[in-house]
Amino acid sequence: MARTNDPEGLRQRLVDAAYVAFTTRGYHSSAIHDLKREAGVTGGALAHHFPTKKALGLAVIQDRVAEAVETTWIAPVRVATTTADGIQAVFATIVSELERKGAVSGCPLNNLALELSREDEAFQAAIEAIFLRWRTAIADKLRADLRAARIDDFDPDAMATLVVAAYSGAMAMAKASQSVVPLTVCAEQLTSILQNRTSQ
Amino acid sequence: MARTNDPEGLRQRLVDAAYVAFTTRGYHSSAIHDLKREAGVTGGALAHHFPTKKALGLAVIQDRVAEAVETTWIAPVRVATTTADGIQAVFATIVSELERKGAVSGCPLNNLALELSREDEAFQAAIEAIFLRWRTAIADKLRADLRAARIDDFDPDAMATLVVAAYSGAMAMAKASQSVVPLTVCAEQLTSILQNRTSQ
DNA sequence: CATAAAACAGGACGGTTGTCCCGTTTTTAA
DNA sequence: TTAAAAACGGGACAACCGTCCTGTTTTATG
Repeated sequence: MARTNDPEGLRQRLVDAAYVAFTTRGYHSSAIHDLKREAGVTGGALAHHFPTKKALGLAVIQDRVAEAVETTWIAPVRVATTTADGIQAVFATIVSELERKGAVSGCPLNNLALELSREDEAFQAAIEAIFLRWRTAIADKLRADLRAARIDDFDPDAMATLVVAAYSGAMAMAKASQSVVPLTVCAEQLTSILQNRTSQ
Repeated sequence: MARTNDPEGLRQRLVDAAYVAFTTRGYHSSAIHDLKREAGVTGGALAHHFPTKKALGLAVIQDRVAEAVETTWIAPVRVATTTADGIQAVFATIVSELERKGAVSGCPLNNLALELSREDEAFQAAIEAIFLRWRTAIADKLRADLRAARIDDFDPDAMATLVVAAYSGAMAMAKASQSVVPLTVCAEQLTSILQNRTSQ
C-alpha cells in the first residue's frame, strides 16, 4: 500500500488523540486499540513511536498538558494588568468555553494527577513539575502587584498555592455537578480576596 | 465445607476492602479478583451481593465515602467554636494523619469524583449529593458565625464553596507532590481570610 | 546505486478483566 | 418436617487489553 512517511506528524496525531482521550475518558478507560483507530494509526507505527502506554501518557503530560496550562493560565495571567484581573479573565474564558461545549470534563492536569500520581514515579514527577511552574508564575505576578502597590501584606507563594488549589477544587466540583457554578463562585471569591489585599 | 452465613458482615468486609482499593489505587485499577482475595470472599458470594462492579462502587460511595466526609469534615466543623477553628482543626488532623502514614493518596471523594463522574450518571448523582451536603454543612456553620458576630460581610454559601474547593485542590497538589505543604499553606490562608472577615 | 536504518502495516499472543453459571449449604417459612 | 429461598463455594467463560513479532516500504547515507 502506498504511503508517505511522516514520523513527526504521526506522532503528533497520536499524542493529540491520546490527550483528548486521557483527559476526558481517563487514562485507564482509554484503550490503546481505540487510540489507534481515533488517530488513524496502525499497531506497528504506535509501537515504533511509543513502546508502552506509559511512554504515551508521559508524552501527553509533558507535551500537551504542560502546554495547556501555559496557554490557558500562565500566559493570560502574565499579560494581565493585575493578578486579580488575570484570574478573572482566565475563569471567564474557561467558563464560557465549558458552556459552549455543554459538558465539564475537568482540568486536564488535575484529572491525570489524581489518576496517575501514585501509579508511577515518572508520572508524578512530570505532573509535579507542571504544578510548580503554574504556582510560580502566579506568585511572580503577585510579587509584581505588591511592588507596584508598595505594600507587603501577604505571602505571594502561599496565595498562589491557594489560587491553584481553589481552581482545581472548583473544577472538580464543577465536574461532579456538571455545572459551572462552582467555578464562577470561586472566581468571584478569589478576586474579591485579592482586591481586598492589594488595594489598601 | 462448614460455614456460617453472615450476609451483612460479608457485605461490610467487601465494601471495606473496595473502599480502600478504590480510594487508593483507583476504581479501574482495582481488579475484582484482587478485591475477592483481599476481602476473603468467593466469586459466588460477591455476585450474590453485588451483581456488577458498578453496584459495588455505588455502595462504596454512598456508604463509606459519605461517612468519611461526615466524620472527618462535617462533624468536627459543627462542634467547633467557629468555622475558622473547625477548618484549622480538620486540616491539622488530616495533615498529621498523612505524616503518620508517610504517603498521600488523596481525598477519597475527589479521587472517585474525577474518575467516575463522567462515566455513569448514578456515580455522578451520588458524588454530587455528598459535595452538596459538605458545602451546606460549612455554610450553615458560617451563618452561625455571622449571626454571633452581628455582621453580614460575605456570602456563606460562596465562602463554603471556596473552602471545599481549596481543600480539594490542596489535597490534589499534595498527592501530586507527595507532600503535605499545600495543605498546611491553604489551611493557613483560609483561616486567615475567615478571621479577617468575621472579626471586624 | 547499494545498503542500512528508520518508518510503518497487520496481526498474533498471553495475560487479565468482569461476569456468569451450576452445585451445595444454610436459613426461613409454612 | 419439608419445601422454597437466601447465601455461598468454586470455577469457567468470552471479551478485552497491552505488547510484541514478522515482514514490507520509505528514507537517509556513503
